[in-house]
Amino acid sequence: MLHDLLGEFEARGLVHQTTDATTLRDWLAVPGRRVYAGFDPTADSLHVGHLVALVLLRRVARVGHEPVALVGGATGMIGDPSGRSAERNLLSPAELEANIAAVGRQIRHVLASAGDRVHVVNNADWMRGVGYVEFLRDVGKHFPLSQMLAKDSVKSRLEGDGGISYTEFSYMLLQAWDFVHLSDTLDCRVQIGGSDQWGNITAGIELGRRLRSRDLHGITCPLLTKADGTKMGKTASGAIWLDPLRTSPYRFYQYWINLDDDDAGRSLLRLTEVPLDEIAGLDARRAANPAARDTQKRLAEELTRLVHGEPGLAAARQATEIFFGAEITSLDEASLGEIFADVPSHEFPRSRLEGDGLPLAEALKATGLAQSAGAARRTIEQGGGYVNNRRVSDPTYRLTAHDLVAGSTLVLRSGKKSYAVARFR
RNA sequence: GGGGAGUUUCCCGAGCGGUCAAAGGGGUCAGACUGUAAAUCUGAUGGCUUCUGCCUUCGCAGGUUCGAAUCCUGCACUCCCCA
Repeated sequence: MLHDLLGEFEARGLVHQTTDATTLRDWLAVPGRRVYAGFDPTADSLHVGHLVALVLLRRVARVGHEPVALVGGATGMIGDPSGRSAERNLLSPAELEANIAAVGRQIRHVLASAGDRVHVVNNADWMRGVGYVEFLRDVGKHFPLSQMLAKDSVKSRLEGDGGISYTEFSYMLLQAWDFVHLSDTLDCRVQIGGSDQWGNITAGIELGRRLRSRDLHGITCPLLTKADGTKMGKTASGAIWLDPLRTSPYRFYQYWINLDDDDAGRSLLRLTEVPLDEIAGLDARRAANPAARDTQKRLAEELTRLVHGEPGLAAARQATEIFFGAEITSLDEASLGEIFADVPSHEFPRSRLEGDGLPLAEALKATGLAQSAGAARRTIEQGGGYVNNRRVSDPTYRLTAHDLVAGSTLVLRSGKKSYAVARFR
């Protein structure tokens, strides 16, 4: 007997809406079924917001099915109006091409450890040859305008100020055709996506019925939001990306460590493959001893390992130890560079350390840790100035060669967690 | 077209001739507390500085005065009322 995929989704709070649950369950009861989710290549990296869908596909693979990840090379040319209040900017074909390659790599990477039979497809491959007139005849004919206008994604845009272009209005036809095409070629009959995808998914189901008299199914999962109502994976300084060049493993790790208890609990349930009984144990531990933050640690560990691998997790942990640990006394240049990779750095001429040395306040200003020399002085006076994690409370302190930790580098810090690296060459 | 109110430091908002870099609140930054959380409390919050002062700021441009964010004139913009 195959593991009950839908049941698992439900247990983990991943189901928002589904088509008829009984037939859906029956279809999923046979191993080797193909289930798809789409990803728009709007950037050259996925972000935390895409994790739900990625992990859903992993779960699909884990129970013996085959996940199909669709990277929307064609749909990306158009722009999905779902969940958008205004028209998207179109990407150039070259940008799109690069994004598709990068996103495809990420998807394969994340799904790799869940199963061997992973399909990554690009709808540009089957849309390229399709002519406009042909498409209107074969696909467009089956879309009643009344139904198209009734979709939330369209309705909200017509009612709002953003308006909607014919191009974006047509988006659902493409996604609907994708679904039918994947059912033709891969016998893929289930599409999963975020709750904002329901309209697009049902458009595909409808088209499958009209065109092929075929039963297609859909599952949507609730949008993952935080307790304060903001989107998961969004910070004041921007999105948390899966690409280590955009968001370092350390910052990725820290994002999860810093989540509120409730958000962490929910994320553990929805975004990881930690068994349910273990999650129950963590929930109990969290209630009893929230300060230990076992949930956050486990969550950060699981997801950092998933996205950045074992080395990424190790680096994140090492950086965490340094950032929140004791004084830095000696560290080789290489690991220092790695740990502080995403920290701003500034280069000074080596000669600044000679003689009286470089005023700490000036260094704080130069590295961007303080807005002005006056502000830097204030910070130091109030106990927020650190050199190599050692507090310096003398506002006239001057840096000299004695302060270097790794040959030509020293680490500056303002407050609890703002760091900068100063190099002297 | 007529009458009135306003434009202040990141934001809101006091100030109505000197003691004003300008009350108070918000935000931000730092500290304490704590769980790298929330709440709370404390301090700081134009720039430079030889730490003593210097420079710039109160819509814009002029003027009165020993001295103006504060008074006068003109200009720009915003809002309200009447037509």
